[in-house]
This record gives sequence, structure tokens and C-alpha cells, in this order.
Amino acid sequence: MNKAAKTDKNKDSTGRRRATSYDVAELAGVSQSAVSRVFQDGASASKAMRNRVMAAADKLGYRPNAIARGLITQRSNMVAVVISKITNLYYPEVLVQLTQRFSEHGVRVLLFALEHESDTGTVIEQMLQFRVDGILTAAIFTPEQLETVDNADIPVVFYNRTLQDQLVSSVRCDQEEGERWLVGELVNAGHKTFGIVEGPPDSVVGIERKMSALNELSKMGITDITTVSGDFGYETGRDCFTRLVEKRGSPPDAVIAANDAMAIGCIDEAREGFGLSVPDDISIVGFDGIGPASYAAYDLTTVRQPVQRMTQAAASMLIERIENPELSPEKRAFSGKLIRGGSARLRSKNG
Amino acid sequence: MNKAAKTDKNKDSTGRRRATSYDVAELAGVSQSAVSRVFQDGASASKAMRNRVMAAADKLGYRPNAIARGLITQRSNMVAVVISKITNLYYPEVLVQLTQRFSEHGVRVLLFALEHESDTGTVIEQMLQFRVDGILTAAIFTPEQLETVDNADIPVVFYNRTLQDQLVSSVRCDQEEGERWLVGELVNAGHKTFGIVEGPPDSVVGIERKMSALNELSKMGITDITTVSGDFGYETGRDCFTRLVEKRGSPPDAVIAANDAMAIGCIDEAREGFGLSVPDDISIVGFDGIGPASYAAYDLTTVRQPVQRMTQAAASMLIERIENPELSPEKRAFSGKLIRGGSARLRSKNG
DNA sequence: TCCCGATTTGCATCCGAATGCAATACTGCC
DNA sequence: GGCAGTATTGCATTCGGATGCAAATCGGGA
Repeated sequence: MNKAAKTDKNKDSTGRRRATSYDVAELAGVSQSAVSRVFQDGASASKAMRNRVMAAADKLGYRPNAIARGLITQRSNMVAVVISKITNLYYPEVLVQLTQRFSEHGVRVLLFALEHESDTGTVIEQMLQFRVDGILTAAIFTPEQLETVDNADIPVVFYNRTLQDQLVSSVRCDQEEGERWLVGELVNAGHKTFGIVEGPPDSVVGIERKMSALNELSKMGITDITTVSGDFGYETGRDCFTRLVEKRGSPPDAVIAANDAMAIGCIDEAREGFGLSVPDDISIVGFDGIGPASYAAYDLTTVRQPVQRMTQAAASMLIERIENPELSPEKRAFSGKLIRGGSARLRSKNG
Repeated sequence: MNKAAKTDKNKDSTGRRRATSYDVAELAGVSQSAVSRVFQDGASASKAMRNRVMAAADKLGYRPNAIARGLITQRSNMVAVVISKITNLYYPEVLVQLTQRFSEHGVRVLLFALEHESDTGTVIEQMLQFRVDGILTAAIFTPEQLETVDNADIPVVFYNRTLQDQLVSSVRCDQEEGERWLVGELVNAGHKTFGIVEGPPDSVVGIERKMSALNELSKMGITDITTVSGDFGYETGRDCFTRLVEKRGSPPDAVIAANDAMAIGCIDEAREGFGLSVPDDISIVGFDGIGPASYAAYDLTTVRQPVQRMTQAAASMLIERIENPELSPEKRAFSGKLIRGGSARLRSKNG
């Protein structure tokens, strides 16, 4: 397109190939190794050398080839981040923050997005082919899949989930504790009948939350519990509320949704579909602390995940294990923050 | 950890290095080229050969090294996707969908997340070092940055933004048309005084939307327009509404926010802070069509971007240009969909 | 059975940078 | 000025797979 491209000895554009360290070496009148050393951190190179090489490199628009470097150093400087549609939808900032954290350590993110959390199989092969230095996953692995990456000596950190009885590293929000708080607050405030809106069957997070809530409810002597299941989405939340009421015959005192989006759906349906007042007629709580949870129209009572600290921890755990593969696995659980919103009648608010 | 790892001749784990095509060749009793060919698409290899190689590969757990392949083929099979915090926050599904589309074509996504849209400089170097085959960016480039990637012969597709007077490819939602619709509907329904909540100064999208709205308003003879500026976030939307009313002295007939999140903020503030009824006292419209826009409490009148079609188009445009670098640039603008929600008094709804 | 053309297969080389080792250039010190 | 000791530099090789070309093999027809 550019007319300069038609002239013969042009270095860039349609001219000849990208400049390599050999080109730079030749122009600077030094060896290729010298060029390589100038572009490394702890390598020895005299000031004079550095200047000559840099001048030549600038003139040629040279940039070290990370691919070639990866081949020889056996380090791709890339980590795989696996998310499923759901993960991402409700926590967009997780991904951005993770990427930024890795970036700070000179590590790039190769992204793998799954339609469903159980589609992991298809991407494992890819990650291995690209020789990622580590894997951070917000999707579950089967034991075989875990073994595959283990055999390849690739460290893995699980985000908000973990593998039963397996020695793996993970970072998660303490969901059991969170549900305990929520249930405790609700029961103490006098709620006796409960509805639970659980997540999709292939979501470990959803299952964990539901089980924790059920567990705590039973500990506190609550027996009137109705459960329906959704897919973590808003629409499903509305639908679930309807099904819940139908199943029970009447609305329960409180609804515990497995995540905020469904909780918000429940609120809307309770108000619009059943003319109920939240929280006067019914209390509704969620989990996550997503943005819309704090919108004035909902002011959701929920447990907010400490995203910042979690991503920070996940990134550094993975990087540590890349740099020192001998490190033993570690599980870190962070407490969430109970947000006492206006969507539930709690002791402290009306007692 | 595994006791098998302690035995000597173990191939994987702590044993020797990952299997290479040479290892497979040796075990199968063939040449390395043969192995290479078996793992390629259009290569010639007899059935017998294929079987022997595959058997050996399986036994050794061999996987072609995408890094090495990239070095020799000059194709990394990776594209860079650049997002800024803002982009991602309000359109998480864009990223997931893009990744899936690229995946379908065997292309991996190297993710770059910017704190602000104007931080592009820091990541260009990285993308070039990793020899990405193409760049899809939802952040703006300066002309110099564009020239840099152009010189490297890397095709670029801009997502929802474009570079003035530059020959670049882009996919966008027709925002001018969208604002025209919104303004038209509002004016026709009798709104006479307007507030505009614009985006941050470094957002091209925000600027475009604001200018389009202003332009159309002036065309329709509206002169009572007050403008305040936010950062695309919900909180800022609330704040903007307050500032808008203060600046004007009283609430306008309608507020046009540069995106949905701010529009929702405005609604909440109008209701809570000023006791206004939406849409009876004031109409509020947004842009984007994010999930919460359709929550019952807001039922926002907005223009929904056709995310699916846009990501589809963006991915295929980029891939086409990777495969055929001679292709000339192309700009594709998709019409959004006007959502006539309950947050605005429109003709069709009350006339 | 023999020969020609079409497939398969192997050989050798290349992609671009990193690095151990040896050679060389400096540095300071006596 | 000479020498030991250190800091630079270059040489040669390596990482793992792709590919043009030549050699080998196969198939089938006469």
C-alpha cells in the first residue's frame, strides 16, 4: 500500500523480514551473543557495547522474539487462565485484575473461555501445546486432567474451587463461613421457613454454597426448606422464585440464593410477580457482592468476595510455584465481607 | 510426590524432559520428519506410519510444541486482545465470545488488560515480542502506535472505535444511529429540556455518543441542554445526576447517559435523592443493553449492541487478514436494537 | 515380470535467541 | 611496566519442529 514499500532495500513493511539479533549484531559489528546479552537482565555487557547495540537495534526496529526465547529457555512466560462463561459474567474484574497482576511479573495471560464449566477437556491439550508455565483455573478439572498437567510439571492454582482429596493449590472465598453468617443472621432475626435457589449442577461453587447453607440451617434447627435450581442468571432467578412458591404453596420467610444475580431475579419476581415487599414480606440474600447488588433498587444483603486480595494471592501463588516447582501445594481461603443490605430483615436493623 | 517418580527410567514427572518429536521418532523407528508430518493437517503419511507414530506418541505422552512450531512457521497462532478496565466491566461477554470465536479457528488469545484506555503504549511492545499474528483492540492507538504495528505487518481490528482518517479495519455498533433514535423518540414524545451524562475524556466511545446526541438534539431544535461528565460507572451516574440538577437549577425533562451503568445510577439518584418518579417526572435513557438494564427495577430504554454479531465479525475480519495480509481495511458498523423500556415516556407507549 | 508414475519417507537445514566455555580485553596494584 | 584477577566478548551448540528436495517404496498396467 505504501509506496516506500515498493523500493527495494526497505527494511520494514513489505521489505525484508523482521530484524533478528543477527541483523543487529551485523549492523553493530558485534556478535549475536552480545546482542542477546544486551537484551537480558543479569548479563554482562559493557556500556560501550550496550550503546552500540541499542543504536543498531533502534535503527532496525529490533525486538527480541519471545517465541524463540521461550524455546531455548524452556519458559514461555505465559500462563493459561481458564474461565467459564459463568465465572466471567459475574466477575469480570477478576480477569482484568489477574491479568494485571501477572503483567507486573512479566507474565502474559493466554485466555481459555469455556461454554460450560465441564468443558475443560478440550482446552487442556491446547495449554500443554503452548507450553504455558502455569495454569490458573476457575473451572474444575477431573482427576485425570489434573494428572495430565501434573505429569507435565505445570503448576496449577484453582480459583474458588478445589479438587476433593487432591493435593492442589487453591485460592477461594470461604463460602461456608459466608453462608453461616447469612443463615445465622436470618435465623436470629426470626426467619423460620427458607427457600434455597441453588446453582447449576456442574458448578462446584454453587454446590458448596448450597450445602453450607443447608448444613447451617439444619444445625440451627430449621426444617422447612424448599430447594429449586437455576443457572446463576438473572432470568433464572425470577423463574426460580416462582417455582419456589409453587413448590412450597406460599412464599418462605427468606430466600437464600446461590449468587447475587439470582437473588436479584428473586427480588424482582417477588415484587412484580407476587406483589411482595422486600424485605417486609420476605428476606432475600445472595452471594458474591457484584456491582448491581449495591444498586439502590436492590441493596442486597450478601457476602462480598475480596476479589482484590484473591486475585493478588492467586497470581503470586502461581508465580511462586513456577519459579520454585518444589513448593508444596497450599490452600488459601479468604473471608468475605457480610454486606447487611436492605433486602433482608436482620437483627441489627430492626431489633 | 508420586512414588513412581522416584523410579529411574520414568519418562514423565521428575524423570526426563517432555517428549519431543525425536523421542517419538526413535521409539517408532522412523524419522523426525515423519512424526512432524503425522501431526500436521495436509501432510502425506501412510496409514501404517500414522499408526506407529501415534502409538509411540501416546506411550510417551508427546504433544507438539506450539512454541517451536511457531518459530519455524512464523505463525504463533495467537492474537492479542486488548481491553481496558471499562470495556470489560460493561461487556464481559464480549471477551468470552471473542475467545470462543478465535478458538474455533485454532487461534489462541493473549490477553492484555489496561487500567485506562490510554495506557496502550505499555503493551504494544509485549504484543510484538510475542509475535502475535493479529491484534484486536478495544482500546485506542495513537497514530505512532498504529504505525509500529503496521510496520510489523500485524493486522489490527478495532472494536467499537476507530482511528480518525486512518486506514484501519474496525467493527462497531452504529452509535450515531442509536443516539439519533433515542433523541428522536424523546423529542417526539415531547421532551424539551435535556441533560447529558457523558463518559470519561479518554473514551472515544463516550465522546462519539455525546457528540451524536448533541448533534441530533440541535438538529431537532433543542437548545436547553446541560452536560456533566462521569467515568462510566454506576456511582458516578448517581453523582452526575446530582450535579446535573444543581447545574441546571432543576431536573431536565430527560437525561441521556453515555452508557447503561450511568443511566441506572441516574435513575437511582433521581428516585432516592430527589424523589422523582421515572419515567413520569423524568425520562432516562442509556446505551449498551447490559444485563442490569433489563432488570425489572430499571427496565431501561437503551440501545442494545449486537454483541454476538459484532464479535463474530471482528474475529473473522482479523483472521481473514492474518491469512491474507493483502486484504484492504474494512469498517463494519452494526445497527443496535432500540429497547423501549419503561424508563422513558415514549410516543408509542403513552400516546 | 518389468517399468513408469505417484506416494511416502528420510536427510539436511532453518527459524531466532540463550548460554557454557574459552579467548580476549580491561582493571588495579606493586 | 608487568602481572594477577576480573569483566567482556565471541564461538559453537542447543531448543523442537517444519519443509524442500532427493531417495525409496508402492501400485498397477501391459
